[in-house]
Amino acid sequence: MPESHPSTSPKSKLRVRFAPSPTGFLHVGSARTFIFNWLYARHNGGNMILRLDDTDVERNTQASVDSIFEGLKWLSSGWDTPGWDELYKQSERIDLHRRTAWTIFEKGLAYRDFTPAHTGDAEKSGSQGTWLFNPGARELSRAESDRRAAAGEPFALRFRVPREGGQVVQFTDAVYGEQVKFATDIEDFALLRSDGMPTYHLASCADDADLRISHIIRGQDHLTNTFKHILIFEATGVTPPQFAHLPLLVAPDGTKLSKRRHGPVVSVTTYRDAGFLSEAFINFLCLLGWSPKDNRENMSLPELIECFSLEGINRSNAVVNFKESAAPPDVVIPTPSEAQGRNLLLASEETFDPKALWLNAEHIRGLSVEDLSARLLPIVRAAGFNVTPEKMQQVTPLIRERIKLLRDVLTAADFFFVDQLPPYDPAELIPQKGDAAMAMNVLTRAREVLAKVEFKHDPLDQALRAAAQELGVKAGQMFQPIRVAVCGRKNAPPLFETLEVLGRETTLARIEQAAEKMQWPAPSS
RNA sequence: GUCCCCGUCGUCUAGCCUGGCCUAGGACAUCGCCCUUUCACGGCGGUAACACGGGUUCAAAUCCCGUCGGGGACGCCA
Repeated sequence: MPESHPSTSPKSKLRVRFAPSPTGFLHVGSARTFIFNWLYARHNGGNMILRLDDTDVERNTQASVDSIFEGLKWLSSGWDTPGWDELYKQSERIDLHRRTAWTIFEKGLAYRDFTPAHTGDAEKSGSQGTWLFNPGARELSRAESDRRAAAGEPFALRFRVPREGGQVVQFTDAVYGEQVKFATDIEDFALLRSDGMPTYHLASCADDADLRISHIIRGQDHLTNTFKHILIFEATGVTPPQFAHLPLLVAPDGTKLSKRRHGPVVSVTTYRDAGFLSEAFINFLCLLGWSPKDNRENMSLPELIECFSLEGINRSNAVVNFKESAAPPDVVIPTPSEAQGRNLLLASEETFDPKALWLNAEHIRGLSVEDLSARLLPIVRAAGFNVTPEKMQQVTPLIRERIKLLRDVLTAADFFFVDQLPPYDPAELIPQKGDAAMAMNVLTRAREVLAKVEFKHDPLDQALRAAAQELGVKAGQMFQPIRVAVCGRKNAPPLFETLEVLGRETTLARIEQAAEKMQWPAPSS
């Protein structure tokens, strides 16, 4: 553990923060950052601060704020401690940011730049060149600067990055180690925009200092920004916090996950709606870029809190192995609410990282029947089935080993819930190495047997096996026609348990229908 | 373009700091076999990786240099 930092002394509690900007839905990369921060705080008995970095009025939306809270709420739904201990909005702290900026200015470490802002954002891509500062603005005398400001000329406030003497900016990252950069490679970044609003760098550092954040755990895309942040902290006389940068989560194409390019698969709510258990999703995310180093993979939240440490974090980017084809590449998902409607359509099992699916299935199998049943019930009901909790509890053990996503209950157990089986091909009723006559015999005999036998696993087992013997067919040949008759398909849970749950009445009715189907096959087929 | 970061099976990773125990371990996926009334679960086994090239060393996945490849940051966005 990297220690000896002032803010980690026993006196002051460890404080971390998660600071999303509400410009879109909560995506999986942000979710992982949130989880790592939370885990680190809980592991060390520290506090977690949630701060909405909403200084970009142009791009912030309430829908986005709602979506982020929705995602965080789901992630933390099973936790016995809150997802955060304190909550702030940057937009309410702008006075502090401005004061900080002017303090830096008064020290001569920032200057006014009256150069008009670049119009349009066309030049943001690639062809940037190496702009470092506008000499005329940087060298403007204080008197001249004051005069023009007093005259009402708009300006941005820029940090005066030291440009002489081969000065170096450095810090130690808990993940990436010693980081050093020549100040001459850092541009004179803006602190205040010409409308007086703070920039991200300024607001973030001013708040981190004010909120006494001890550790900043965030994505590696901020690694090079950190040099600027060190400069700000030093200019305001604050000891910088400890930094830990996380390797990026990338798409199978190797690029940074993006809402716009990769669509709903990167949205947290897509996983929720598809039937992921939040604890399984968290488990999956933790394994991306972090390892307990003891080959454990299926881990509960308490276990994760127990062994989480910054030392276990990797330095190389991790691929979230979802299927690229999920969304047409040129389709833009404009708003969270609009994306919402498409999630269910786009998110099939094929969409997700197979390991996430496996972990989810593992966690599902680890749930008690009561717990799993309670989670399944609302899904089944939302799909329009009128099912009692008692019935759900009976069905749950039969499908627990057979579903990977909670929503799979709808396809795995549908025949327990419907009154009328959907149409199926009567040919399915014919057993392996058998013919229609055999199927007919089996169904006829089954009807007789099942009319009398007690509907419990063992009696059903004995009676049906005995019947198979009498008919001179194999057990499997006996069971398949019955299975298809009652389930409407070949792949289904074990037969005796299934019949027990279905009950005599439904079973006999469906066998009756199957027999009719065999006699008068549907005209269309 | 400039600066920064990264590079172990298809994917997530262990091992790297403190060279030898590495004929490189685990997991997912995949293939095969077993269990079995179907499916699934479970069990067993197979295929599969140290980016490349130079050093240093008795010995290199591990240390050094270079090359190549990938990613990120460079905005009055965050």
